[in-house]
Amino acid sequence: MGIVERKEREKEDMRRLILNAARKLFLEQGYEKTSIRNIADAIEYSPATIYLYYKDKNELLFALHEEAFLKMMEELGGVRSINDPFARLIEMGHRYIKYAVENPELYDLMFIMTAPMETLACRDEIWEDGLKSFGLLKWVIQDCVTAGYFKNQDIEISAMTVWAYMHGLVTIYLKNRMSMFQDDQQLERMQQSFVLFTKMIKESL
Amino acid sequence: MGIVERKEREKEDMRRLILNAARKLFLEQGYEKTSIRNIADAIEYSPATIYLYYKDKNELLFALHEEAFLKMMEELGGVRSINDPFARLIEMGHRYIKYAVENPELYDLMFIMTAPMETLACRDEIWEDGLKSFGLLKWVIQDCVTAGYFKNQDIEISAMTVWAYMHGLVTIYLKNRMSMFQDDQQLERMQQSFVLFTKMIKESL
DNA sequence: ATTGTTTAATGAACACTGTTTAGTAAATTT
DNA sequence: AAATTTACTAAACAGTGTTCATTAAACAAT
Repeated sequence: MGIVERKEREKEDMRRLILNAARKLFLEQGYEKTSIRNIADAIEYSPATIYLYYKDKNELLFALHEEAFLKMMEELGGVRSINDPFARLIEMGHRYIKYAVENPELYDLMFIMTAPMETLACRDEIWEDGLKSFGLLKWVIQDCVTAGYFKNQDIEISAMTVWAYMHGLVTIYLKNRMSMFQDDQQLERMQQSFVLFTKMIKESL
Repeated sequence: MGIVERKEREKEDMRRLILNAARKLFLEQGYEKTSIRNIADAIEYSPATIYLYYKDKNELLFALHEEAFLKMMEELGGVRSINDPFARLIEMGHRYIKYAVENPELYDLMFIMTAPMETLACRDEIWEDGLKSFGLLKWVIQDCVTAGYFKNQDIEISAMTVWAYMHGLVTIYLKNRMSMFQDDQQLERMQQSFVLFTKMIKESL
C-alpha cells in the first residue's frame, strides 16, 4: 500500500515548507529577530506544529547550516576548472569573500554562531560539511605546494592559516568593525589586503 | 552645598554596582543567558531601577566594551619595552591570542557582537577604543617597515592584514570551528599557524 | 515646622520569546 | 461501525527586554 509512502512524502513536504519559510524570514530579518511564531504565521500553522518536524530552533538552524555549506561548495567548487594552482587559490579567495559579503546571515550561521554547533555536537555527521570545504582548500593548497608554494609546510597548517586570514577579513567586515575607518571603501580595503596576503604567500621562500 | 555632589557620587556608585554585577554575570554565564532581571536580583534592586542608570541592555554591553578595550590595551601595551620591531609584533600576536583565549566573552563583545555597535553608532566617541588599539598595531608595523618588513606596503593595509589574520585565527578557535579536527591540540595548531604567518611576513620581499 | 517639589525606586503590566502538554478532530486500520 | 493512530492546535509555562503609574523618601521654600 502506498499510504505510508504518501505520508512520508507529506512529512517531507511539511519539513520543506517550514524550512523555506524559516530561510526566507531568517535571511530577511536575521536569525535572532525571527521567532518560531513568525515562521508558524508565515506557513499558517500553529507554533507547536513546527516542533513535530524539528526538535527545536537549533535544528532549524542546522538544516540551513547544511544548505549554506552546500551553496558555498557549489560557488567555490567552480575553481576546479582553473589549472594554475596559485591562480586557483586566489580565485577561491575572491569567491570566498564574495560569498560572505553576499550571504552575511548564512556566513554567520556557518562560522560564527554557536547555536547550530550545539545541535551539531551530538550528531554522527559532525563537521562533515565543514571538513568537506576545508578539504577543498587543502586540495588547492596541496597543488600549490607541488607548484612550489608553501615550502616545507604542513598542508593542514597552511590551509588553517589561509582560512584564518580569509575568515578574519570577512568577519571584520561583516561585523561592522571596518567602519572604524569612516570611509565607505571597505570592500576596496579588503581587496587591497587580500592582494597583500597573496603577495606574502607568493614571496615566502 | 555638597548635596548635589553627594547625589552625583551616589549615582556613580549605583552605576558601578550595576556594572559590576553585570560583568560578573556576563563573564560567568555569557551575555545571552544573562537577563536584566538576573542583574537586578544580584544587586537586590528591581529590574526597572537598572533602566534609571542605563538606557538599555546594549548600553550595559557598551560600558563593558570600553572596559574590555582598556584591559586589552594594558596587556598589549606591555610590548613597548621590546626594542626589536619584529619581535615586538610577534609578542603582540602572542598576547592577542592569549587575551582572546582567556577572555572569550570580552573578545566576543569587542569584535563579534553586533549589539554594542548599535549603541556605538550614535555616539561622539565612536570607535575611539577600536581606533586606539588599531593605532598601537599600526605603530608597531610602522617600526617594522623602518626595519625592512612590509616593503612598499601601505601601513593601514598591512595592519589590516595582520589584524584580519589574528582575528580569524582566534575566532575560529573561540567559535568552536576548530573542533573539526577532533584532536585536542587546538591551541598548538594556532601556535603553529602563527609561526607560519610570521614566517610569511619575514620572508616577504 | 509645615508645606510643596523633586528624586529614587518599584509593582505590575505589555508584548514578546522558545517550548510543552493535554485535548481534538480527522484519517486509517481493524 | 468501532477502535486506533495520526496531525494538529489552544493554552499554558517560564522566561525575556522594557515602560509606566504609583509610592516613599529626600530636599527646598515658606
